[in-house]
Amino acid sequence: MKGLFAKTDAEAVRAHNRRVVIDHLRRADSSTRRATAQATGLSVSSASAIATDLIRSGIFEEVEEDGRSARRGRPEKTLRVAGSAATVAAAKLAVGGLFVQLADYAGRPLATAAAERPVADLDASEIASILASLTEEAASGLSGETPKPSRMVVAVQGMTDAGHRRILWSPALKRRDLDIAGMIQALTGTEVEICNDCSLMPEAFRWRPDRGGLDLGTGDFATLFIGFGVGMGLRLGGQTFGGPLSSAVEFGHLNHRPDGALCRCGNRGCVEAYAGDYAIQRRALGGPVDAVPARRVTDAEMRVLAGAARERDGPERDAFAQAGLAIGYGLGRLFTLIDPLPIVFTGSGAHAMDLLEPAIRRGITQSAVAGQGAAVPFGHVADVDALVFEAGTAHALASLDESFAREGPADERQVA
Amino acid sequence: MKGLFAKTDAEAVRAHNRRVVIDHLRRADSSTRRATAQATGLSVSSASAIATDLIRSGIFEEVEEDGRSARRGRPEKTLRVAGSAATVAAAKLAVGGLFVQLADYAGRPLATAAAERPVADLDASEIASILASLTEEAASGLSGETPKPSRMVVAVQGMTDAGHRRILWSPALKRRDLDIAGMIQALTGTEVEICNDCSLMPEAFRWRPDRGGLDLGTGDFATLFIGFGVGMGLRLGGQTFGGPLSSAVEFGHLNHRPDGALCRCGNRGCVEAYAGDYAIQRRALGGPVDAVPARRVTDAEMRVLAGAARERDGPERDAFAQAGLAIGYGLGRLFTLIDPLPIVFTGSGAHAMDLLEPAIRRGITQSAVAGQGAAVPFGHVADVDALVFEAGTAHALASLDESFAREGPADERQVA
DNA sequence: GCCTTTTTTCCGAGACTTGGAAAAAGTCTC
DNA sequence: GAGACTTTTTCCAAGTCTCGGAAAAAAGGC
Repeated sequence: MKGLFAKTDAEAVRAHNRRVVIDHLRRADSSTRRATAQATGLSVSSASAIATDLIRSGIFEEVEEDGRSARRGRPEKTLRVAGSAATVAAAKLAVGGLFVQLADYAGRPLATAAAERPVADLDASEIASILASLTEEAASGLSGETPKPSRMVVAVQGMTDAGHRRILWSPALKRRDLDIAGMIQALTGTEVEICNDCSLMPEAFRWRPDRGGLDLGTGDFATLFIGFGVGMGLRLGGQTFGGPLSSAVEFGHLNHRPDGALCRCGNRGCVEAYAGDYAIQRRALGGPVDAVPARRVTDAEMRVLAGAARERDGPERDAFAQAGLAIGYGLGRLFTLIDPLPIVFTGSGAHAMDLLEPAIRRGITQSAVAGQGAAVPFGHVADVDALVFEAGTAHALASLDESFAREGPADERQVA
Repeated sequence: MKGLFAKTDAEAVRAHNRRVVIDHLRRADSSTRRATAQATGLSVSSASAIATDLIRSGIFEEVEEDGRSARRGRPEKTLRVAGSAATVAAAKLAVGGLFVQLADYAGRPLATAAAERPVADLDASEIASILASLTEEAASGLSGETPKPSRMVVAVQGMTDAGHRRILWSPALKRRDLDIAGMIQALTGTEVEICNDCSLMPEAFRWRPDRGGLDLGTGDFATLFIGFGVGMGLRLGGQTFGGPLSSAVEFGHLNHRPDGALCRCGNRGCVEAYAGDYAIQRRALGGPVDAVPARRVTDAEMRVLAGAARERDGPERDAFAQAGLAIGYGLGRLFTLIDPLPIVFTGSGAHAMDLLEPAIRRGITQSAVAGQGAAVPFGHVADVDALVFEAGTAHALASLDESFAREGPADERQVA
């Protein structure tokens, strides 16, 4: 993987240093040639040469600063990532429909389009054509100079293949093993990647680690979605973790209690069977732990349950406490295998953190070695949908950055 | 971490390509300039230049092949890693004593020394001086041309700090937070690294992935030690996984059953509290699950229990089945978070795989998503001690390789 | 209007890799 | 046994990076 087995030559050096420069500008938002040199460790000459070349390629742009610095010396030229360099699409396939959001190369949202409709019966080609036409619909309102999207990232619930091209299985769909990426690529020519929505979420923090009430820096952390299901995204060693097979940290189906409550997945005792919306409702209403409701619990219903739990000590409060404990044990187990990490919560569960947090921390204490990680920082992002689109956009942009980094010098490339 | 934030220059290119060449020779055992070029992707010129330079530095050597190839053309010169380039020490601190094994730069064992004695009351300086004198003792029998050990890796049970310099806590010692590495370094000048023994084990497969009845290739895998405790080593993405804090995958203390059997660590329900030697004995003898024996269970006692379990259906067989189930659930949980991996078993438990394996696979089936990983390949290494020394040696050699890779050209370096 | 300051550009030097030519060191054939 | 043939290794000129320092550029300060 890394490159211990691949040689390095001038081309690799070039690509790497371009990558470093692009990455710096993504983080810094705006910079100058000199500041780039300082931040990357490159000499001023090299940083300047790379920046100038990226400008010639249209990847960076020099912008006029309004508030002129009244400082002495030759005024610096402000560099920015050029929004016009490309367009990317972040798509989402969920139970409620299909959604597309376009963004420019600087990451600014450009347009959205939605098809709110049942999706369970769709096949691969139908999904592909809906996503393709949503993309076209969103693009139709844009200025003629906006390029066509050159990358698309589709966030889905469920499992994808190692190559991020197929949906192996999704709770939103009846069919299995759908080659969505291939279909969309054939229709639009865009490069497409299919990702698990929860695994994707850490990408939203790639260049903006100071969110959700935490500054994650460049360190490891996890995102934890709590809602109809429970899903985790993991960032380890600067990389978003993706197992070769499932490409998902299936935290929701991490076993909590052997022979425990029945989960949607068919197994017994999963975290989700205690902490998913349906599990909380099931317990609050005193239903049997063997019943998995077909119907989806609405956010409104969950708000009612949370309200009741906040008001009085009763089955609702107990249900949230059990949910928190299951999550806490799950985190404790994760911390035992990996190491304690900051956690960013999102999803409907993130709106009930006041009910969940004490039980979560208690669960960690009881399950982690020496209770390590019980005091780990918790962050919180309210709007899951926005987070997923941001994550998809960031992921698509990173993929573009990589291909731009590998490009040859600007004067060698022919204009289209 | 990776190096996305570090620039690349000629020096980095040089170091990287030297690294790649050295790594190739470690894996291939013997090679030629041409074969090196082919294996690494470097041009013949570069591979040859690097190899020649490494020979001049004494890191590689050209050896006379006995069985001359009766092939046409200029005969190839066989390259080998030069054993004489350096000496490394692999040490072990265990309940029963302190042990040191020296090996040459080619990884061939040279000598050993042992101090079988109680260690519980030792402090950092005592441990350091014993290890230093054991090293000297082992080295004393060697030819005068053998260099002094330039790297030492100490494998210990328990937790080490992130910098691999201190023992934060070990079941073998009463004292805590001991700066062993610093002490030894002060005494001998050798660079020292302190590692958790279980975390270290995957290193033994670094250049020899075809062991324990499996060919692990360059893929991910885990080693699982089952004995007085239960410990895991994880190789992910070509790197031995080490959490920044504990530097150990604390598989033995992964919670199996909330409020379950009492573990040595004080928590309830750890895998070890079902699968450790003492837990198996406890259950086989019908003892209470709240009793943690102070005395260590001997291998002979375990063999008796295993014999009884093989002979008849009774509490012994049940104890092994429960142990297997706990391990299986643990693996299922690991596979849910990460992905299914091949497992190499070692330790006394590895001698009872016939008793454990069915329950382990059952546990995986019941706890992993869709039972994924229940058919994962199991390997098996009988001699744990040898494995740990090999792992320590490999780790020390890898560290030397890295520093050799970073060295300048041979003609620039002065001779000592 | 000239000096100072700071950023950017320019240029020669240095360190790699590379491809191809030349050399080396054998076997094979007649 | 000499020359042809093969294959590996070495040598060399060219190419492409980065780097450091000098020069240029573009302001403010006095």
